[in-house]
Amino acid sequence: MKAAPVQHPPVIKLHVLKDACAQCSARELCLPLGLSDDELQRLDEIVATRQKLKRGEHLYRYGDAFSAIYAIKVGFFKTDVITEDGRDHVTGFHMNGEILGMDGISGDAYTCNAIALEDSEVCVISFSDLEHLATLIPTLQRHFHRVMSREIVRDHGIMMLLGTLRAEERLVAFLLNLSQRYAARGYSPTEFHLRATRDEIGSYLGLKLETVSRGLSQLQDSGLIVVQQKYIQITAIDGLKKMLQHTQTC
Amino acid sequence: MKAAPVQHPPVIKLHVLKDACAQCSARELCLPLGLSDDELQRLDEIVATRQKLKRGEHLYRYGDAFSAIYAIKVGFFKTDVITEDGRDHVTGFHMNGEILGMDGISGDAYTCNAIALEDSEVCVISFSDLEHLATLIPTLQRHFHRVMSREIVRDHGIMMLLGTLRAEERLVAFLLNLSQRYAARGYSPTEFHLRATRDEIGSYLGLKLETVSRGLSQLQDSGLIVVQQKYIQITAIDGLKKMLQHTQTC
DNA sequence: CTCCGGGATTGATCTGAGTCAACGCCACCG
DNA sequence: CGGTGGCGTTGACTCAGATCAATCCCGGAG
Repeated sequence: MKAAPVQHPPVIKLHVLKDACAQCSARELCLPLGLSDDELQRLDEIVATRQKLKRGEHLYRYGDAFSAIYAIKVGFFKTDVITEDGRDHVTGFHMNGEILGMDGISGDAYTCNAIALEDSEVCVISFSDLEHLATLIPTLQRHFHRVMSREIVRDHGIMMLLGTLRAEERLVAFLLNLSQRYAARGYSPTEFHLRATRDEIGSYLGLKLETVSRGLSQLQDSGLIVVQQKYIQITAIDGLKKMLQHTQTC
Repeated sequence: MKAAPVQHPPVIKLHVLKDACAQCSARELCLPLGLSDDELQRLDEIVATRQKLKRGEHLYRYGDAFSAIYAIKVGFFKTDVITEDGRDHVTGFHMNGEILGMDGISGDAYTCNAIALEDSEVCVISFSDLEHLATLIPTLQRHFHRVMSREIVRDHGIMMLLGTLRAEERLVAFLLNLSQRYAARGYSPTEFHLRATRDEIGSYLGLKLETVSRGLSQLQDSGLIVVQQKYIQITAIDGLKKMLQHTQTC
């Protein structure tokens, strides 16, 4: 046999195999949760492709035809909605193991934009395939419903935050939420980099960027956190939690 | 044959039969949407019971074990969440044809309270039965997913409202939303009774009750609506819509 | 290395909505 | 029929957060 010139060595193929759900670090947070090895493999088969995005790129846009949901493998995303009169509002920040795109199911088109805030990679899950597989694997069906329900509960929490908390409390709730999600992923709950700008955080929390900046500075002055631009260190997590509990004995 | 004394004439039984989904006025807005007659009947079978609630009664409470979702047959509900420190926040108002309780799926317990704001009746749908039936009727599965997704989209809309609109704009958005939902049910889109108090509306919109009251008065002074306590008449629906569009040419 | 630009911080001032308070309306009950 | 209590309206005042503006910081390009 003549040695045929091969430009892309099999290393790449190996890499593709490693992408499988079974090897994914986000497995325990993502759709595969609770599936048997066998079921896991069947789920893996419908994950048509994995997609890499550079920081700043759109995963999908408002109005795009809906056909898939996305599981974040690595990276960090924001979702936002834009009103007719141009104002936009960040509806969420999303990290690995979380599912994006469920807003598109109801109207066969996405209703918000999903934008990578750092270089990211997602698993593209054909929604009709997923629905079909869900009829065959009750565990998967159940878990998918839980994931959607969790999104509803999350949104209620944000509505509560936007409707009843004051500026600094919103910031505290935001930081604690990030902290907890980082912890669930095995990262430090007390030390992390914000991927979002002050403006994006403000939009998410219903505040102006200056208010976000001031709030962080105040928390720092109170000795609860250390802020250096996007770097955050929580030095008194209990202090933060207290701020959300008896926010005024009355 | 002797005439046996019958205390409850068959009229009552007939009434029970009339409760079936096929006869329900909310059919086109509710879970049955898109089902064939045959499928509809199978759905009907899993609707274990229908439940009547007096004004003010809880359909479920935060923390109650989750086992069913509820379709509103007639009536009007609010859902609210309560924080550890006692503050509560109304997360939604719900009318016939809408589904309550999906927040309970993720953690096997409801995460909010659902309270009837007028005498109401709901269909109790066992969730495990529904999931089972959904594996057999793809149309039903699909539709249920749409319903959950719609809830997510709705919540995003409220987050946008709470995060970016000013007080009067929030009120306008609220009124237009009600108007549209009444229209979809064949009621007048321009004339209706608010079932909620100013306080409940305020909680929903992230405003104080005084601000709600003032806002409604102002809209009345501008000639856009007529307010008499809970009675609302929209006299210039286009005017209201304009207020949400170019909210300031800048 | 310096320059450049986007983001972040901080200060001064303004304002929309919250707070406090008085009063009105209406339904329900004795 | 009048009292009572819950809900709604309206006014006066306050304040949290928005707005406007100056400056700073840092990373990337040349």
